[in-house]
Amino acid sequence: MGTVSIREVAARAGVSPGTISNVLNRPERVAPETRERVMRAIRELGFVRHGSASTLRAGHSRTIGLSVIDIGNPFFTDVAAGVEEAASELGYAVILGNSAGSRDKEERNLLVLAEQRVRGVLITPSDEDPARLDALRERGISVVLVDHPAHRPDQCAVAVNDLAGGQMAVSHLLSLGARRIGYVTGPRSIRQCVERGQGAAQAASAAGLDPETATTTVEVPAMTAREGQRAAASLLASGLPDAVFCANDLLAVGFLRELLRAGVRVPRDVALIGYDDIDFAAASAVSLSSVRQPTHRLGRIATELLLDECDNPDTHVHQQVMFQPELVVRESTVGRTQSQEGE
Amino acid sequence: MGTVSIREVAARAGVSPGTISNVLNRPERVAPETRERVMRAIRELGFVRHGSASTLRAGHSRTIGLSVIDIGNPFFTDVAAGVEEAASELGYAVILGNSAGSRDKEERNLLVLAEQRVRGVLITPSDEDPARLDALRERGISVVLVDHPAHRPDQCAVAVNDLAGGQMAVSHLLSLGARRIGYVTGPRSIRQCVERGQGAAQAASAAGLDPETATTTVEVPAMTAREGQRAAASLLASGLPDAVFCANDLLAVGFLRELLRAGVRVPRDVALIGYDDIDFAAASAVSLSSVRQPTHRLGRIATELLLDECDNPDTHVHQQVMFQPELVVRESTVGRTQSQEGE
DNA sequence: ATCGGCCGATAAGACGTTTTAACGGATCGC
DNA sequence: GCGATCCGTTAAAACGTCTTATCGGCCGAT
Repeated sequence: MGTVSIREVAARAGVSPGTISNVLNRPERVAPETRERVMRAIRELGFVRHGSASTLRAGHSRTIGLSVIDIGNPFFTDVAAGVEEAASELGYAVILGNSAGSRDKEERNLLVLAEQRVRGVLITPSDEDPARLDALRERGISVVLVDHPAHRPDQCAVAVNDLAGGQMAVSHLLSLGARRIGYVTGPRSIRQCVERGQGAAQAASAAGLDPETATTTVEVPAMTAREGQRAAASLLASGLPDAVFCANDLLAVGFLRELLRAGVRVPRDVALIGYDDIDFAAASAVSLSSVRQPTHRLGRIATELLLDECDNPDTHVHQQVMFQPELVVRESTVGRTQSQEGE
Repeated sequence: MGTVSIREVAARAGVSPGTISNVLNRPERVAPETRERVMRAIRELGFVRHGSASTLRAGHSRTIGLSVIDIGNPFFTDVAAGVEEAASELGYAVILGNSAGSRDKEERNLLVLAEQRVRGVLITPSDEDPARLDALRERGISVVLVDHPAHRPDQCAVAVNDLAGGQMAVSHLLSLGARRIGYVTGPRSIRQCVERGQGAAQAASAAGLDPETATTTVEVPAMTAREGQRAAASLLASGLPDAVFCANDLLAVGFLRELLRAGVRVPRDVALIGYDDIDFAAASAVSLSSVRQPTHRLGRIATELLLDECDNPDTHVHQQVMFQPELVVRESTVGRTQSQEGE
């Protein structure tokens, strides 16, 4: 009942259905007077275009898909906010999929997106296999990689230089006089973790240290605060380095908590730096130094690239955007006299 | 090119298109042998059902809309994760809308959802005006309110008892011996803030205190860590109460940070409790006591109610589910000898 | 006055699926 | 062995929009 179609609007405005479609899609082709009459009829009847019918006939929709690895991680949340913002401005709807790190779930999500005939997909892939994404492209669904380098040259991708980020973090620690560095990282299957670690090793080499002996790596199965705590406990038992670099802020937050609980002073006894610069990093009791990534922009740019690729397939040039991260220095590495006195 | 239709599958399997549809939608009506042949053809051709065509003909889609106030807030992120999980299990896609607190943006999002002919909408409304939601219902789109009481009896809603939560928090503070309580809250336009404050006042009354004199309320314009810090600074200047209740954990985290920076010991000098029990609450340097809400379940139950309403309109009974929050006691109210010694 | 061109509007078919009614063949009861 | 019944399949008509080709009318140019 609630459904009023283009035909009824046409009847009310005294024109043909085709004209309604023109008003909706190419208003310039219709006489101003007619246009106004149609707009009024639309308003009066409360007409809302049937997106599915439109998609079916036109061959493409006004929706994009967003597939992330962990919607609970503030990093992805910020990216999602940027995506939603940009898409909304351009009149696109965003279909959200959370792969939760599972290859299977990701695959199911991509199937749903294909069924919905989304215009394109933004994805932070959960593994390095490009097969499924290539399959999407063959279906005519554009794909833009988020926080991941392109699999192929004819593809857009938006990422942040994790190698540089790792270098930055460790160079900073070394500049404070640290000589033995701990690196707390997530699973090796996560590309970001590996690259940040490589950057860290390069920074050590550049400072004339042997990465093998100067660095202690602790690998934990998930990038959560809980695992960060566990990593700290293990390092407390085996002997603390001068400074610790955690592969993300959630790890760092947990790590910090365990250190403080054990009476270790940060940064006087151990300097600590995280990665991502999530909001909480600045708010923790000893505020966390971190490596900031332009998360919100990451989502926004990726969306703009995707929609440009969809809307202007001829003029579109594929781009691999690589952002540079930024060092954010706070108390957990340089300390504050005031803060130390307060405790 | 990439698009293969039901017709081609039918040709390959040697049956009519109608049979393909039956295999897809009512497999039990199709002979096992035929079914198997069709399934094989589907696999071999890489057929993917065209959701829009399906929606158009069937009159309903397999998507729901989710409209939240702030996708950056961990509370909503957790809710969204629950929604996505439940929807995904039932084969529904979730279209995400972030109103960012703007009435306007919310309205635009709802229009997009109406165009997409979503089956239903989950929404945490950004204001108290039910008009737009009623308009959706008249269009045949079911609405379930999330973290908000129902506007009308014939509507599902899922909420958490904020009054009880406020009582819990303040009763706990009083049980520790506190007599002067601070309440740090967001804007009065946010229903949750008001109700938690009322619960707090009731707890004070129940303990024989006069809420007017025993309570100091600080209202800040946003529920962020930054504003929490500012609130702490203002209370530090005007004189600290015995204990402070913050309307959410983000406020509490910022508040705590400012106290520690000023050398105030928590909880020895001031006890502090937040609300929501976000992950970070347990991980902050002095772990935060809080009032836990079943966020993930909130999203899940809301989704299940919505889809039940959609799929079984006859047997469905509208429900107003009210969860009870749960007090989580941590160091910021009861302290830990160990923790105090460590500092 | 006639014609070509242009602008604005229309008629009708197509998009891919679902669904209803109808159909043929086999089974069952008698 | 005959009519009734049932099962599995099919043909064809929708769903609401977009689009292509067409048409009518108006203007200016000849």
